[in-house]
Amino acid sequence: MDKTDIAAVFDTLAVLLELRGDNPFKIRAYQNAARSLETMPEDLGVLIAENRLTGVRGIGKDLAERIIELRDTGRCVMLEELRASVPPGLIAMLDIPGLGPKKVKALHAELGVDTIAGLQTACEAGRVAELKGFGAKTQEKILSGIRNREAYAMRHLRPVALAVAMPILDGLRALPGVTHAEAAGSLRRRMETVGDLDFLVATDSPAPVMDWFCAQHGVREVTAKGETKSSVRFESGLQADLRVVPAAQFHYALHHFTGSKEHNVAMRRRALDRGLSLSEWGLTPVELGVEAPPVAQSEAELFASLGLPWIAPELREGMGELELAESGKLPNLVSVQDLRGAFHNHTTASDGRHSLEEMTAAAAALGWEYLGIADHSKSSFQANGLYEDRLRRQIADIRKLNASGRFPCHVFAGSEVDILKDGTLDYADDLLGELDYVVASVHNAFTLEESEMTARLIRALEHPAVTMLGHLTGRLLLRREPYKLNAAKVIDAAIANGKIIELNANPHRLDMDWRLWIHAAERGLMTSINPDAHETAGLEHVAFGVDAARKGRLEARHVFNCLPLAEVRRRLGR
DNA sequence: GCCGTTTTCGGCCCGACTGTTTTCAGTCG
Repeated sequence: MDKTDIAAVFDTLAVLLELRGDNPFKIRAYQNAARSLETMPEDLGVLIAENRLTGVRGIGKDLAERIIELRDTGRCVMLEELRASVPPGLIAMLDIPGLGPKKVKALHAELGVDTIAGLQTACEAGRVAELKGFGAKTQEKILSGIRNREAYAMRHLRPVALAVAMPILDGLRALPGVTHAEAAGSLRRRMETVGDLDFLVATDSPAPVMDWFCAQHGVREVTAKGETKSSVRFESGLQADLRVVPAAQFHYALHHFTGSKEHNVAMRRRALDRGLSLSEWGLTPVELGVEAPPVAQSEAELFASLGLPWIAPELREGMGELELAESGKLPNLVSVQDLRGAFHNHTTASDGRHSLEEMTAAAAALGWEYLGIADHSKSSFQANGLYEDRLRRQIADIRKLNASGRFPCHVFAGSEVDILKDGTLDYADDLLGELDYVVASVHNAFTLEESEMTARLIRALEHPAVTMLGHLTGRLLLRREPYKLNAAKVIDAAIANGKIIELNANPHRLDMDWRLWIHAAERGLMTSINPDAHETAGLEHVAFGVDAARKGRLEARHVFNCLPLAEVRRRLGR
C-alpha cells in the first residue's frame, strides 16, 4: 500500500471509531495522521528504512506500527476488527445531513437499522420520530436527506461555484447598510473544488440582509435562520451559508470563516500559547495579566496580534503555514500578471476550435510575449492527432507567421506528443528535433500497474527531446481518478533530467496537484502553467492554474512561462 | 493517539443553530 491508500485507511478508521463513540482526540489523531501522510514529501519506503516515521508530525509509535503493517501486508488487524463490529450501512448514513455518529448509533441500537433503505422504511413507518432525542422534524429531515443525498454530497468545480457566488456577493454589497461583504471558505482559499458557499457581511441591521439572502432566486429550502447565521439550499443541491456580524468583528469573522478548519485550530492554539482565546468574535484574554489586543481593523492586524505577518487565504490549509510565516519565509506568490505566455495549446489542426492565427491574436490581446502551440500527435486519433506530414506543415506555417510580423506575439512550434505504453514517444527523433519544444502526455493505457506507469513516465522524461510532462496524473476532477503512479519518483526524475512538469490549468484537471508542488518546487522542480486551451477563451484558464500554483506556494521564479521571451528561447535552445 | 523549555500526564479550538428538551445534546463548519 502507498501513502494515499494508508491515509484512506486512517480516515476509515476515524469514521469507525466515531461510530463506536471512541475518544474524539484519538479520532482526530487518525485524521491528522492521514493529512500528514497525504502531504508528506518523502518516499514512505525511505522513511521507514531510515526509521524516521515517528519524526513526521502527528505520527507516533502506534500509528507508525500501523503504517508499517499496512505497507508490508496491505492489512490492518484493527481495521478488520472494527469493520466486523460496525455494519457498513452505518458509515453511509453519516452522509445524511443532520445525522452524526451519536444519532446513527442510536438508530442502530434502538431500531436495528443498518442500511439506508432500512432507515427510510423506519422513517416512513414513523418509528424514528418516537425515539428519545428524535422527533417528527428530524424524521422528515432524514427522509429528505435520503432522497437528495447524491445532490447534497456533490462538490463543485471552482468556476461553477464562482458563477453562483459572484452575483450573490454583488447583491449583498449593494444592500443598504452593508459596509463589508466577502465570499469566504474554500472559494476564498482558491480550492479546486468547493463543497458549499460561505458569505460574510458586516452590518448593524442583520435582519433585512438575512431576508434578502433567503429569498434568493433558486433557493429551494432555508435550512437554518438565526440571528447571525442563515443556511440555504439551492435547487442544484449547492448549500450556502451567510454570516452577519457588526463591523468591528468583520475581520475576525472573515478569518474564521475562510478557514481551513486545520488552519483555525493552529491559530487558536497559537493564541492560547499567548494567553488569548481566538474566535470569530475576536481575541480575548483567558489568563490573568494578559491584555486584550486592540480590535483588528484588517486581517493583517489580526495576524499581527499573534506575532505573524498576513498569510494569504490560499495558504491557510494547516500545512505548516504558521511556521513559514513565523520564520519570515512566506512565498512571494506568482500572479496572473507575471505570466508572459503559455505552452500546451491546441488549434483546429487537431481538436481545437480556433485556428493558429485566431489563437495567436487572442494571446497577443492578453499581452503575452509568446504562445506555444502543441497539437496532439498521431496516436491520439480520437483528437485528430497530426501525422508527420501535417505536423511538418504546421511547423512551416508557424515559422511563416512569425516571419510575417503580423502579431506582437512569438509562436513556438511544439507538440503534445503521446507517451506510448512503453514510455517511448509518438514521433521519431528527427521530427522531434524540428520542434521548439515537446509536451509529453499520457492519453491511453491508463490502467497500468503503478510501477509500469511510473517507469513509462520516467522513460519519457529521460528522452532528450522532451521539454515538459503534460497533466501528470490524467485526473479529471469529480469525474475520473488519477492513474496509478509514484509521483515522488516521477518528480525526482524530472529534477534529475532538468525537465518541467506542467501545471495544467484546465479547471477540470489542475494537474499536477498543488499539494505536490509545495515540496517539489522547494527541491528545484519548475512548472509551466498551461491552459491546455482548445479555443481562444480557454487561454484565460491560466488564472485557475495560478490559483492552484499559489496554493502550492509557487513564486514566479518557479514558473517557466514567467520568463521573458529571450530567456525562453535561450533555454529551449533550438 | 499525539505531544512536550509549563514534558511522561493531562491536555487536546470555538461557537451557532436546531430540535428536543425544560437546560442541553448533537451536528456542523
